[in-house]
Order: sequence, then C-alpha cells, then structure tokens
Amino acid sequence: MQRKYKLKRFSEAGFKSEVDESRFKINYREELNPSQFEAASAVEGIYLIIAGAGTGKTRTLVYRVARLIELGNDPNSILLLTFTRKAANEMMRRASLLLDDRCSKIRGGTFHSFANITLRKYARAIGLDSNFTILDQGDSEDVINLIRSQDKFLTKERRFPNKQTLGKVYSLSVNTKRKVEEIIQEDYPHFLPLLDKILDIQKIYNDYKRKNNLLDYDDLLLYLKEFLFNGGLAAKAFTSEIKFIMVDEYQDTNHLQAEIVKGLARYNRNVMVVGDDSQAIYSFRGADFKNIMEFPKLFPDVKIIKLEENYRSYQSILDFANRINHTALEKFEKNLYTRRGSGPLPNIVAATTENLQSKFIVEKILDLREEGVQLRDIAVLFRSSFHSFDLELELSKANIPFQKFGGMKFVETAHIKDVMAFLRIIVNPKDVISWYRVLLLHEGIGPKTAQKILDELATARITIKAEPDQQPEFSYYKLGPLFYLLYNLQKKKLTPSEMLQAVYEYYWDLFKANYDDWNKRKKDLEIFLNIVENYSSVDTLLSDMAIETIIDSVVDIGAEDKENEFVTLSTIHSAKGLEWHTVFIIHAVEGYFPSSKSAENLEQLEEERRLMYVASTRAKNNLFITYPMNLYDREAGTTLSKPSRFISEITPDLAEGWLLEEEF
DNA sequence: AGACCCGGTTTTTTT
DNA sequence: AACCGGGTCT
Repeated sequence: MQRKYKLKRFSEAGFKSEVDESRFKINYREELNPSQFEAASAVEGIYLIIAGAGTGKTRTLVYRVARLIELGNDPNSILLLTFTRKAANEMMRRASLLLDDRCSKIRGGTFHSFANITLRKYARAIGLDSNFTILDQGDSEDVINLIRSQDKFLTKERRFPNKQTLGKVYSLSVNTKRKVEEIIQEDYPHFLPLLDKILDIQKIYNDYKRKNNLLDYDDLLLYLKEFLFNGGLAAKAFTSEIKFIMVDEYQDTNHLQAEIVKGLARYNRNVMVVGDDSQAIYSFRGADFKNIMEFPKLFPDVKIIKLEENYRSYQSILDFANRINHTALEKFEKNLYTRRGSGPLPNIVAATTENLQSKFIVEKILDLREEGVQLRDIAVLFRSSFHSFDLELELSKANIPFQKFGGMKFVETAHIKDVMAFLRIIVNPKDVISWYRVLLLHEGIGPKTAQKILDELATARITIKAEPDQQPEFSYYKLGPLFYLLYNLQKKKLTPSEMLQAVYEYYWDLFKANYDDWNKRKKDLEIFLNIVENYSSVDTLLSDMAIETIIDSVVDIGAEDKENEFVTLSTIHSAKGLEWHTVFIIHAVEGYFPSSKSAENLEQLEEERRLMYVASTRAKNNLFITYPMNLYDREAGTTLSKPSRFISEITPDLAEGWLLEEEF
C-alpha cells in the first residue's frame, strides 16, 4: 500500500504555529496581546495594521524587528520607514533596549533620508550626479524667488503669488500628481490669470535644479521612485537586499511615497504598513489617507490586523477622544477601550484672557510637580507654533524649564543659514543662492550689485580660485576680505570646524550689524560649532542639515536647563506618536483651533478634528483643554471669543467645565 | 541707479 | 517676525 504524505497547512498569519517560542530570548506571546503578537510574529507577506492611538503600535513594530533578527535575518535586510526623524530614533532606541545592538543596525529613517542615502549610492543608475546638493524648503523658495523677481515676471496691476505660495503649489503638484493648473483653480482661483507665468517659473526652476545638480525635498522622492522602477540591474540588486519593509504612520504618506513602497516591494513582497486613518494630519503636504484605505487594492493578498486595546489612557480620556472622532465623516469604525479604569474626567477650562490661560498652566504645572509628577511627563500642545508665545514668557518668569518642538528650526534661522552659505560656496562655487545671501549681508550691496558680481563670477572674471590681489576687477566692490576668506577656505585643507571658525571671525561684524537681537542669536552659533565638530566632511554636514536635523533653535528655548527635566511645548503635529502623564491643549478657540484658514473647507475642517483627536489621545492620566474668552486676532482684526466647535460638542458627562477668575 | 527705510500685510502644520 | 512694495536718500 502506498504511503501517504500530508502537507502541513500553514496558518494564515504565516508560520507562527510552526515556531518553537522557547528558542527566543524574548517571550513574545506573553509580552504582547494576541493581535500584537500576530503582527509581530508575521514573517513573510503583506500586512496592513490598523492601530488606534495608544494601542502599542510602536511596541508591536519594535517586537517584530527583534523577532526577525532573532530568527536569523540580517539587520541590513530590514527597512523601517517612519515619518519623522524623532519617531525613527525612538523606535531604534526601544528596539535596542529590547534585544541588543543588532537592532540599531537595521536600515531606518524618514522617506527623505532613505532617499538621500540610496541616491548617493545609486544616482548614476538614473543618470544623476551623486554629488547633488539638497535644497531645504527655504533654499528652494530662495531659488524660486530669484526667478520670480526677474523683470518679466513682475506685474504692476496684479499681486503676484509670493515665493511660499509658488513653492507650495509646485510641491503639492509633485506629491499629489495633480496638475499645477488644477491646484491654482481649486486653492488660488484669483491667480488663474497668471497661470502661464506660474508655469514658466516652474519650468525655469526645474531646469535650474537640473543644471546645478540640486535636489529639493520632492526631487529626493521623485528620483528614488525613478531609480526603483527604472534603475535596471542596480535597482534589482538593491531591492533584493531589502527583505522586509515596514512603514509607520502610513496614513500620512502621499501618492509618491505609496509608489516608492510598491517599488521597494517589487522583488521581495514582504511589506507591513501601520497606521490609523483617524490620525491623518498631513494632507497639507500632499498626504492622502486614502492611501491606507486603498492599500488592499495595491496588494490584494494583504492581511489586515486591527489593534484596538489602548494601553495609554484612562477610559475617561478615551471617551472624550471617541466623542471627538465620533462625528468624523469618513473613517474606519473603531472605538478605543482600555482596562486601565475610568480615571478623572478631562477638564475644559475657560479663561478670561490669554494671559490668564498661561498663568493657569504655570500654576497647574507647579501643583503637579508638588504631587510628584515630573516635568518631562507634562506637555502643552497647540495648533500653531506662535500660540505658545505668551505661555513661554510666563514659564520663564516662573523659572520652569521647557523645550519647544515644532516651529522655527535651528537650520532655518537666518544666522545659521548665513554661515552655512559660506560653507556651501566652498563646496560648490556655482551655488548662486548662497553667493547672493552672503553678498547681501554686506553694507552697500543690494540685489543689483549682487547680480553684477554674480555675472562676473559666472564669466569667471572673478574667482575664488586665484589670489584676490591678482584680480583687478573686484577691488571696485571693496570685497577683498571676503574673497581672501573664501580663497583661503578652498585652498587650505581644513576640517569643517576649522572652516567654520574662520567664517565666524569674518562674519562677526556682519552678524552684529544685520541683527538687532544678535545677542539672543549668538548662542545658536556656538551650538552649531559644537555640532560641526562631529563632522569630518562638509558634504555630509550639509546634507544632514537639510534632512536629518532635529535640533531646535535656542532662541526659542526658555530656561538654560538642557537636562531631561523640562516641560514639553509642542505643535500637535510634532507631538504625534508621543505620550505624557498630563497634557494641556491650549487656545481651543474658533479661529485658532480650528484655524480660520480651514473654516470654509470641509475636508480641512475634518483634518482639524483629527488634530484634536491626536492631541487628546496623547494624555495618559490628565487632560486639560483651555481657551481664552477674549483673544484679539490681528489677522482678522476682531476679537475671538467662541470656544472651539470641537469643545462645544462635548456633553457635560464627558468633561468637567471650569471658569477661571483672577484672585484679587 | 540702487541701497535702505518704513509701513502695511500676512502668518498653520513638516520633510 | 518676515515679506513685500513704495518712497526717500546717497
């Protein structure tokens, strides 16, 4: 009789039933709940994890990384794409804590930093020079502005869109695949008569970047996609190296990023994306949460896992958040629940003025500290960066150390851009934008003279390659010292920090002359020097500054305490994925939150609602939502006095209402 | 002609 | 606070 051999049936979730759990250092089954375990133990295949706020999304990803490594996979074969640098670092740190150092060897980072690293290596496969310079948003706006201010684009009768608007339109067009014409029509109909000129500028901008080997943020993604799909054998070899692809915050990816994920998965079809449609807050940047809805269409063999148990907040806070999300028009139905118990009700606090709101928060923070809550467990969140200005003053007065996230970044401050411009000229003497910036710092040199000098540089009548004394032309501009500096910088072999010190020496007088508040800005220059000391190449320094940096400007930091003990002040966008014992959401006023900019657009209003949802789900134990009843809004020229619609919807059983009065 | 000063306008959120 | 446009001063 014939013997029978029966094939074992694999369970849908992969090989989990075949794996002997005792071989692992970590007890995955014990430390994770069943859904988390299912996700973390998945090996091959396509997975979509729908994870509500606080449901252990990061935890699950971290455990999966550890497990893949314990299974013997090379860390280098694992790619983890996250949305912000902060999230990426946090994830690596936690993974290393969990298992060992191998976890920090996985490939990880933001889409943009991953694109940068990849293109530096493989640019040639798509006919690109790997020595490209990255333009950050400010840089690309500067280029656009230079083009924009050419005579033929200036119109007397009509207001021409400014550089930010132009940059935004072009970028949106790249990230959403919508035509510039469409975007103008929908968002800026009043500029429609200028459409031809707007398109002209875009073309000149793109040619300029091509010619000068410059890539803006969008180009990084664009060329990465180009490489993945048209990079031939190099692309095939590269994508074969990456066996496992994970994407965090998938709801905030845009069309282009979805394509990149698809391209990465062309050969090894192992993709796990994690996200929460209710936390989609980046549509202004072209993100489309329909990506997450349509992921199953992109990969029909996807397995969907839902994480719904919240481990972060008390039920009272979840009820509040659920209520805010309840009226959302489009969402995956979900209701967060917890076993942590009910907890105190969230507080809605009305203050007569903005300053009273700030004083309340200061007092409450001091109370909490008395009760033993550490400052690092407290956060104040707001819709826009400038909403915290008054509070920052009050915190400083009360000597409470704080650190602000979001808003003006270190590298975006004018003085840091100034000194970087010197370095950029050395790296690339054809960098017109940096030349322009440096020249304009000098007294007596305006746009016209600068342009004249640029022309002479372009025709090589002046150069930094020869000793200034040998060049008769430029004594006329009184720029001898500048050219001596640049001549020496490019000639001598200096380390980046030596170069920077030489720049500072020259820059110092210009610095003091150009900025009334140079005393406050001075500290940033010192910090920058410290950062630069860690670099051995100016090239790496410059690209890191464009995409990796998460350092904040000290101009915005109140107390000197740079220890761990500080209150966090943050925009809601920058607070994503984080959590605190106590969270204050300030300025919950119609016009501020939701922002008056979103008032007329239903989709934008929905996004504001999700922002409130994100903000309130950051709280573990206490949630305070405050608003001033009288707030003068310069922009509208009126006084804002209506509490945010998201607050007025809340019924009294879900929150406790307070009215603040000053004690006389 | 071009630099500079002043006053009105505009400001979300991030890589 | 930064930007734009227009007017004034060198």
